[in-house]
This record gives sequence, C-alpha cells and structure tokens, in this order.
Amino acid sequence: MTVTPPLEACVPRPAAAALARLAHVRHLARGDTILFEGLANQVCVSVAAGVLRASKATEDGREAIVGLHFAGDFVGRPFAAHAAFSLSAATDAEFRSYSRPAVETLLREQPDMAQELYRRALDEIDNMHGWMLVLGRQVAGEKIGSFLLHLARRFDAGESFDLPLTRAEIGDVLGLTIGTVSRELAALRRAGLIDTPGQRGLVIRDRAALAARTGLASAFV
Amino acid sequence: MTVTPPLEACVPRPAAAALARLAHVRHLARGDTILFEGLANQVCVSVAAGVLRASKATEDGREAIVGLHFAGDFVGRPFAAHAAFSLSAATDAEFRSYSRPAVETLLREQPDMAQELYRRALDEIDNMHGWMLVLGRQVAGEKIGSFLLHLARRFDAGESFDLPLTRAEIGDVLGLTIGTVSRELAALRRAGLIDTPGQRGLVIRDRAALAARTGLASAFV
DNA sequence: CGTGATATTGAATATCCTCAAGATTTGTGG
DNA sequence: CCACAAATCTTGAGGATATTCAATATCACG
Repeated sequence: MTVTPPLEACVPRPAAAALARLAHVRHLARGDTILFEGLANQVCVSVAAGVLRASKATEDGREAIVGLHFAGDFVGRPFAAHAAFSLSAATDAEFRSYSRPAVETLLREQPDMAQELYRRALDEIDNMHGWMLVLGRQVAGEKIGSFLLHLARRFDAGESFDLPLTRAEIGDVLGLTIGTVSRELAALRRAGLIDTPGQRGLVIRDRAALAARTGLASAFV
Repeated sequence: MTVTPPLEACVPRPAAAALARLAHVRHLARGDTILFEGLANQVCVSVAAGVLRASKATEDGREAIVGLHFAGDFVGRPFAAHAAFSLSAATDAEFRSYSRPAVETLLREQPDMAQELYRRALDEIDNMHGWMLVLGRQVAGEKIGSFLLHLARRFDAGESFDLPLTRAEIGDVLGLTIGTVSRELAALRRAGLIDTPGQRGLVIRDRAALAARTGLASAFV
C-alpha cells in the first residue's frame, strides 16, 4: 500500500488504452501551479514523478495544504466546474494531464474506471480522516512525527529521503508555524530520532521511538 | 446543495429498485453505534433522519469526529474489510442498512451507482478539505462560527435549529476542549450573534456578522 | 423532585505563536 | 569553481491563545 500503481494498471485493457490516448505528458518545476482554487477546473492529472500539493487558503491569506500526491496518484475533480483547491508542484514533477470533459466521458463509457476512481476516492477519504485526527488532536511534536512517518511510508524509501516540502509548507500541512516546525525537528534531532542533512534531507534513525513518540495514529502511519 | 437527496433519487430506476430491495430500515437512539473502528466492516448505510457521527480515536483515548452525516447521505466503505472509523448516532436517528458485500455486487452490476457514489465521495473530499482548513488555520472563535454556519446550511432550517452534538463532541469536531467551546459560544452570545436556549437549542441572530467573524471559509459555509 | 449528565466559569499553566535577529543553504552568474 | 545574493532555516524572548483542573450551575429524565 505504500506506492500507488498507476491508474492504467488498475483498470481493464480497453479502459487503460482509452485513458492512455487522452494523456498529455507535462513537466513542472517546483512552485508551478496546475489548478487555481476558485478558477476553471479544466484538467485531471496522474502523477508520474515528484510530489504535488493541493492547498486551500482563507481570504486573509492563511493557507492549508490539504493533500499531498505522489507517483501513481490520480488527482482531480470530474463533474466540477471550478477547482476547489489549488494544485501545484511541491518538487520538480512529471505528470499526465487529461482534459476534464474527456475524463467525464470516459467515466460514463468505462464503468471499471468509475469504480477504480471511486475506490481511490474512498482511500483518500480514509487518509484524510487520519490527517484530521492529527490536526485536531495531536500536539506539535506528534504532528511532526506523524508527518515524517507518513512520508517515509509514501516514499517507500527506507529510512532516508528528501523532504518534498519547505518548513513553512510542513507547517501549512500540520497547522503549525515555520518556527514550531523547525523547533520540533530540532528536538527530534537532539533526541537522536532523526537527522536533517542539508535543508531537505531527512533520515529516520529510530523509527520505533519516533512512532512511539507520535502517540500513534497507526492507521495513518 | 444544502439537503442531500436520497441515493435512490440520484440513480436510474433499475439501480434504485435494486438498492431498495437490499435495504433494512433501522432505528437508533443517541449514542448507539453501527460500526466500530478497526472491527469488521459489515454494512453501509443511508441516513433517513437524524445525524450520524464518524469518529476516530488515538490509542490513548483522544477522539476526533471526522464526519457528520445528515439525511440523504450514504455512509460506508465498500471494498474494505475493516471499518476505518466508528459510526454512531449523534441524535436519535433512522437509516437504511445495506450489507457491504451486497453493495459491492450492486456497484459492479450498476455502473450508474458507482458513478453516483464516486461523485458523492468527491463532494465529501471537498467538504473535508474545508474542515482541514478550519482545523489547521482557524482560531477557536472562527472554528465555532464555521461549525454553526455549516450546521445551519446542512439543516436548511433557517436560523434556528437544535445542535446535534454536545459541547464535548463539538470540541471533538473542531479540535477544542469542552471548556473552550463553552467559552466561545458564550462570547458569541454576549456579542448578540447567537442564542443558545436550553442545552441543544441554537439561534443565529446575525448571520452576516457571524460569517464575517468566521474569517470565511466561504466555500465551506 | 432528585439524580446523573452536561454545561459554565475561573484561575493557573502549558503550548504555540509572533516578531526579530542571525545562520545556513541553495542557486546563479561570473 | 568561486563568490555573492536570495531563499530558507534556526533560535530566542515575550506574549497570546487554548488547556487543565476544579468548583458550581443547569438541564433532562425518570
């Protein structure tokens, strides 16, 4: 369950072929935006490499990252005229783009596709439930731990990987400020649970202790 | 968009008939539980009356309410062996129950059903995105305001309705403690924006001012 | 009318934020 | 390959917000 297989691998041959015909491969540099919250919802995408971030903002500029999407994830909202969230590249990324109306047609013609996307939507809901528990009921140190363990799981990269987000963005995910994120990472470093080589590097030195400190959300980790 | 039409009204005749054949009508008293987090996931349900609450808990007993479900909502996780959340009655409630395997069969046989449930799952994701912004980036007073406006919208009951949750449960929704919930409601009462007759009553006296104070999340309200 | 559950309120405290200064890292152009 | 500039990160001090704990009040129900 750590790495999502691409959508094409999860639907029968004809649906996969139809989907492949619609795809346009695109590349993004970190920071590039595909969808803007509130504006026209023109495309759905399938992540090929890198990490995409879905975010929402309040009128006065406070921002929350409401989803991170990794290789294999299908991201988008068929049947919606306007984008409910902004979608941009957290890291340099590559993805396949599908026009939204074409996806909608495909959904009607290929029932297997609708069912597969329904399953994935349910998985995403489960995942978000986990985030909500973290956001509402964990303290800063636990939030950071949950987040790091979640990343390790999604990357399936053993104990060492690059953080796809800046400290400020991690704060936007967890409902913290950049200062608190930095302080809590420093605390984990001092406790010998992690290392943070460079700005983006992250090494989990003691996963068990980190999980224990996280107070769980084991379903989420 | 305030009140969800029942699933049967949103799919073609044959699918609706097939669904109706599977339904078992059930009644719940406040507090009764249908699904237990981590245990067997045996049923999906359609809410007929009252409010259901979906919740998750940490090992040490902290609880988060991750969803509220009103009349017309379809709640459940086809294709999952274990329940990812507990589901119980926030108020006395009535619902139609469907065995999970039967729902899965129906999904395969009735593509329209899969598509309708997919749409609803997407709506729920949008809704949860809104909650995540509230949880992560709003302060207590704003959270309470967002919550009350959200309820008013879902109930479609004008300016006056009964709270389906206790103060403690509202805290579990918003990531607050019972004390803070009570204090913030008192502040809104003192400011003349709401009234709270009895323990469950709620009257919105000045919706515009309440919305302004909420700092928005207008998509969510 | 009494009892248990729920809600209110206060005082003290812990947590996290704000603001700010300084340090590090990354990336760019020479 | 180096130097410099911009971005990002770290850390501290003080303060705001929400929590904890506890006492009291109110409500719902039998």
